[in-house]
Amino acid sequence: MADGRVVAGKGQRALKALVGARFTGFDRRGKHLLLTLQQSGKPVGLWSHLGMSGKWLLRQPGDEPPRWSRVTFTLDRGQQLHFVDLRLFGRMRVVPRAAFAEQPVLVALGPDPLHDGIDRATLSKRLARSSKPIKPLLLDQTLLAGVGNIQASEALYRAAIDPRRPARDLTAREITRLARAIRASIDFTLRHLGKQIDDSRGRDISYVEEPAGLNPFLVYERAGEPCRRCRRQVSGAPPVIQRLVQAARSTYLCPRHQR
DNA sequence: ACCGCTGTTCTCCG
DNA sequence: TCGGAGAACAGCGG
Repeated sequence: MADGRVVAGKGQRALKALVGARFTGFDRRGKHLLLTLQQSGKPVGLWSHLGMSGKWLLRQPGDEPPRWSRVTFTLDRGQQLHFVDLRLFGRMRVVPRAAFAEQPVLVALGPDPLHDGIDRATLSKRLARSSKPIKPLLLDQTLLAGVGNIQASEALYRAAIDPRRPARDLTAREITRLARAIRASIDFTLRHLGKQIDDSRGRDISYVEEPAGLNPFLVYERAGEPCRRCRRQVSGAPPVIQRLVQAARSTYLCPRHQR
């Protein structure tokens, strides 16, 4: 988290209330960021969601503001903390700190794979109750918090499960594989993007900016490329990654090894 | 220039 | 109830 006091907030009226506040806490549940500031000794909550195109960027004194900056916090050392969001699906709300626990959206979140781990027994019960295809179901934030369109495809690829399978048809063995694959995929993503962000920008990773033109994923946006796993394990021409649409979202899969 | 696509989520129908 | 479509928005690439 940026270490500094807010001396100005621009972009939203409620943020004026944060002038003089100091960032003191940072938490995450799924895709929700829960920031805490201290304002005259009282905690204030700042609830943020990145939507599709949102990101937080820290800029040094004198830097140009990034394109699509929607909210700017000026910190006491002249740094600018920007909430950047091209498509405006992101959200930022000032709420009483204690009210985080009462927000229906937050209360309804399923377990966060990183924060809470994945309870396979609970997951099995939920999956057994649904005839939905497993992939769109994984996007349901009340099932697991934080799994989005990329991780859903990646995890099913790793677990060798066809994204079109009805959730209730998954075996216990497959659910175990899936739970591990979700963790593995998230860990992989953090290692890769985190490392590249770190390497390309130095130590300070209190802002998140992905290097452009970089795709660390196994299947996401790789339609037409050979399946890397089958290429290693199967002789002959490897199958090609396919793209399909489920619930209006792209899914990527290997038609051979995902069953 | 048009069309389809994009890392999300909410609401409205049938 | 559930699932799918459409909406919110703005850009990019073929």
